[in-house]
Amino acid sequence: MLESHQYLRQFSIKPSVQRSAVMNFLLKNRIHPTIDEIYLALSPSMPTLSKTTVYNTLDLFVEKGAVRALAIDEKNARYDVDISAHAHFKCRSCGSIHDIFDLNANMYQLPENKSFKIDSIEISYFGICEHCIGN
Amino acid sequence: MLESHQYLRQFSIKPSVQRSAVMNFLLKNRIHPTIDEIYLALSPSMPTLSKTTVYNTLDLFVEKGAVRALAIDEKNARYDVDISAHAHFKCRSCGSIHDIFDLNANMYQLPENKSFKIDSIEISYFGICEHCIGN
DNA sequence: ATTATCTTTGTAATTGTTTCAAATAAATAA
DNA sequence: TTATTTATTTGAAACAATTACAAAGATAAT
Repeated sequence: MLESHQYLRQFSIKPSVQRSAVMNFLLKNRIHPTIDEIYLALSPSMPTLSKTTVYNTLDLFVEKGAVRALAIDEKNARYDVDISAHAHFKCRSCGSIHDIFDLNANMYQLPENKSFKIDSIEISYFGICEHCIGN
Repeated sequence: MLESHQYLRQFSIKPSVQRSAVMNFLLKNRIHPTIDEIYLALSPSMPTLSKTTVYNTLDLFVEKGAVRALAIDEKNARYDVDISAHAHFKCRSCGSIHDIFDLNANMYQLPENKSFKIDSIEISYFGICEHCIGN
């Protein structure tokens, strides 16, 4: 929990109890969680926590560059504390999202383009995960 | 409209009036439209058209492989009749989505992976478009 | 012509997200 | 410290996208 405190400061985010709890969850659970997953996980130990706070908190984290919002899931926003350049895999069957590999300089290189000022890239793979193949 | 008819058959989709109209719109308007955009565009000339039908129709098109659903926009599902391997760009400011370039064999190659059975890839770039820079 | 099947429609329910104003907590000034 | 300002959290309500579902309509098969 103290770690999250420190971690937040690195991104100039004032650490409140709620923010530290959310960041702590993200750091310890690398599952690209939805807002709901975060809320449900923290709610038992923080009964007064509001879902709006979780929304606010993640908006702030994204704005400060501490967390990356993923578009890979059409249903819910997904959040990733790992801000390094890497691709994701989403299972069509169970919906789980996994880190799949680091992007090499080739892929990660943002192309020059006269019509668009490009500032980021998201690479997503889709298919069926090991666990779901076994069923 | 006859073209759409033919086009649908290529994907073994039985062409109804509604399906042909939707496909025709997609073929003539390469804007990666949302359900709502399609509905609003067709509604004037097809007053009885229901939004549920547009949802059903696009689900069917995707299932039959005639259309690709894009995850690039967190708010709404986006649909693309161009099923060739190409990347997209989304403007953070106006939300418009554009084809940006064809994927070369390098990028499009689906990697072998022991944990996941990968069947598709989506590459998305984000930034600001020409038009929005000018404002 | 009758029956069965497929497709469309409209309404209602559900889900994810946003808005907003009041309540609480933290920071600053007197 | 106490008072005052500022930031954060909260819960309720509004909103938007999507899904569920049953009835109506169209198409195909007998």
